Amino acid sequence: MVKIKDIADRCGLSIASVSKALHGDSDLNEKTAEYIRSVAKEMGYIPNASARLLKTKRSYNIGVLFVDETSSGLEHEYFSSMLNSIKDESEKNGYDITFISHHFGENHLTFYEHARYRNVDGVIIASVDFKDPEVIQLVESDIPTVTIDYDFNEKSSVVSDNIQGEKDIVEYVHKLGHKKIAFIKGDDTSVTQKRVASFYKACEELGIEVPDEYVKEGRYHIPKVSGEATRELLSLKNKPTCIIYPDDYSLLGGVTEIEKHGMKVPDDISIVGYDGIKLSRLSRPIITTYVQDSVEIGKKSVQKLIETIENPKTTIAERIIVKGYLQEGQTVKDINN
Amino acid sequence: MVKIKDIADRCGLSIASVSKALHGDSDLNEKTAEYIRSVAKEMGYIPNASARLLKTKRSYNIGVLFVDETSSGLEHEYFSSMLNSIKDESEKNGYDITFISHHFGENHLTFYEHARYRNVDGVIIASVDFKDPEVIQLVESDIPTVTIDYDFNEKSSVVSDNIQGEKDIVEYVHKLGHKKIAFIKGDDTSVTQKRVASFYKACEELGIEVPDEYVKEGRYHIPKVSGEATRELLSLKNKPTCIIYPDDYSLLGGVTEIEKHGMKVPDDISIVGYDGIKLSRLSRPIITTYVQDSVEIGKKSVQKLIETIENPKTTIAERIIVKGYLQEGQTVKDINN
DNA sequence: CTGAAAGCGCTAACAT
DNA sequence: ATGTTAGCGCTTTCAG
Repeated sequence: MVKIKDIADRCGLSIASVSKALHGDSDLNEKTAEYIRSVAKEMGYIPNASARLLKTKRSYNIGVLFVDETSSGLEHEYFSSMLNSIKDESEKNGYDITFISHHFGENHLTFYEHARYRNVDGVIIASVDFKDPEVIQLVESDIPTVTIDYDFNEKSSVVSDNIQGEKDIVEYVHKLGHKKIAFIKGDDTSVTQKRVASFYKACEELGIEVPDEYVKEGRYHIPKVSGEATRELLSLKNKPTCIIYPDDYSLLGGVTEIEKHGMKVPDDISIVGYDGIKLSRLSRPIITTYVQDSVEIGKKSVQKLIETIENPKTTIAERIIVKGYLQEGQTVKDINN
Repeated sequence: MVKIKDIADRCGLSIASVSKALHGDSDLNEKTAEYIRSVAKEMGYIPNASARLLKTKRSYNIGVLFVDETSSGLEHEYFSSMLNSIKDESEKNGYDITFISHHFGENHLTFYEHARYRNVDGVIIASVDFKDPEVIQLVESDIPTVTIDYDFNEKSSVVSDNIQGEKDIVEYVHKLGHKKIAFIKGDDTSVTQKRVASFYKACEELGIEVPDEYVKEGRYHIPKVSGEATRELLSLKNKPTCIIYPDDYSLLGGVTEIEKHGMKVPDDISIVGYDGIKLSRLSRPIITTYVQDSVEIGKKSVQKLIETIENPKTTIAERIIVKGYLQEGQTVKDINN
């Protein structure tokens, strides 16, 4: 590998000058600098990020902490799309990304240790158990972090607007005449709590009563669980006319169950999803859902993180809310009069 | 950050001894080694991968080159699932992964340059344009590579069994009585070429004739394009009884079109997908498709790459074929009398 | 304007 | 069994 020394030798200059030329340092004769750069290019010089890091303490590497639990975090479109956006935005700014994990070879490393080991300049945290002591250790460390869909005190976060989202959904189905609205929750996270609270609040404001049996425990991204909850809802004497699912994917489990009962969507029952995965537009009927702007969320989180990394003193922690929008599909029937 | 020197000072020993203790070097008194390790632990020592790399030339970092073209490579389940598997298997072996790209900050880096810049020990290449000079430069460089679904001479590769897959599909639908089988191609890649060839061959062996108008140009993962091809096929005087799609996702575009024509799957027409995405099992009817074992493909590619990295002399390039299996869904009708 | 030199944290000969 | 030392490739102060 050609290194600075090689260029220096070839040019008959010192490595210091070469280094300066390569960085466009001004206190170097522009002619010489130009010459050095041309030689460097000709020799196929590629800087060594690790060597530079050792000196500068900057890796231009962003850690990404995604859930490992189901070991399939990347397969959820909300996250894979976000990850894609994080990757793009990072690269646009000259950063690479490194996944932070803990099952690292033989020795267990905590998330923080892994981040340190790889010298990441900062970490984006999404889709993890935010109560995990390891996550807390990382957030409270000296490494800049941005969390997604969760707030830590005095730390920046980017959150999808779950309050507004759930509210929009309730208002929409209410507008179409629904007053018996069931709600299937996702796993017990702060996102879910926000959605549940927003659901109740929106109903209350519209004068909709919500019997306890209309609100079911469920899981994100597990169609089977939503299917079971759906079955229970359909077996109620006082059936809901509309069911709100935790996400588009698990909504599909509901559909299967609904059809098993010989019912049709939306004629016999209306359903609403969440996320707005691509499939929601492809499936027949088109799924009515709240589209989360995962691309924007990813992008914003990178921008905020880099801002924090590059201006540690002047950047203030911030809570960035990213709006989504309601996608009016064909799974909610207008039952007015 | 606590470093080796700090531990050495605290123990009153030399940094060499500490380094040795940390690596379990045998020529150190087991007692002292033990002591050093306990102190290291107590002080919260975390090794610095970059410093080590500088000396050892090993980063324990694997580069992953995924397509950037549509900038959504990660959103295809076949790839996101593969990536997840690559990540898991890498971590299990003490490696991290780094995405290789070229739009890197201001200055354009070629894939090879990026790989060098980050000192990756090897690269897994998937879902790219394998004719791209930059990809070729990378493959032909001194950096170990493993390609997925494409073979380079004298380089290891892991390929999904497209020949067998397409053959299985044809034989299956033939068994159910189909003799008028249409085929929508994906983008013109070597994978597609294999599938097309296998399709023709299987048909020939079964005595099935394939009119030219039954074979359509298409694209992977673009439902709309498959929809158009479907429309053309449905407008033929001599309609096919079965259509084979390039993938499950684009098959959905076909379904939309079929329904527009007032036809039903599988009663009026049979369809088959490819990939076996999770949704294929959730959608109604369940999609008949060939399931590619993306998890195994990812895993094998990492294993082969690491083997190549760690035993450069003794590892021989190899072409690993990963089998899939036919998922008998409900989208192909038995039309035997 | 250019160069010498120190040192980032670590490893690995080579001494002792 | 333990320590000394020379770098890995790069940046950066400080001299010249």
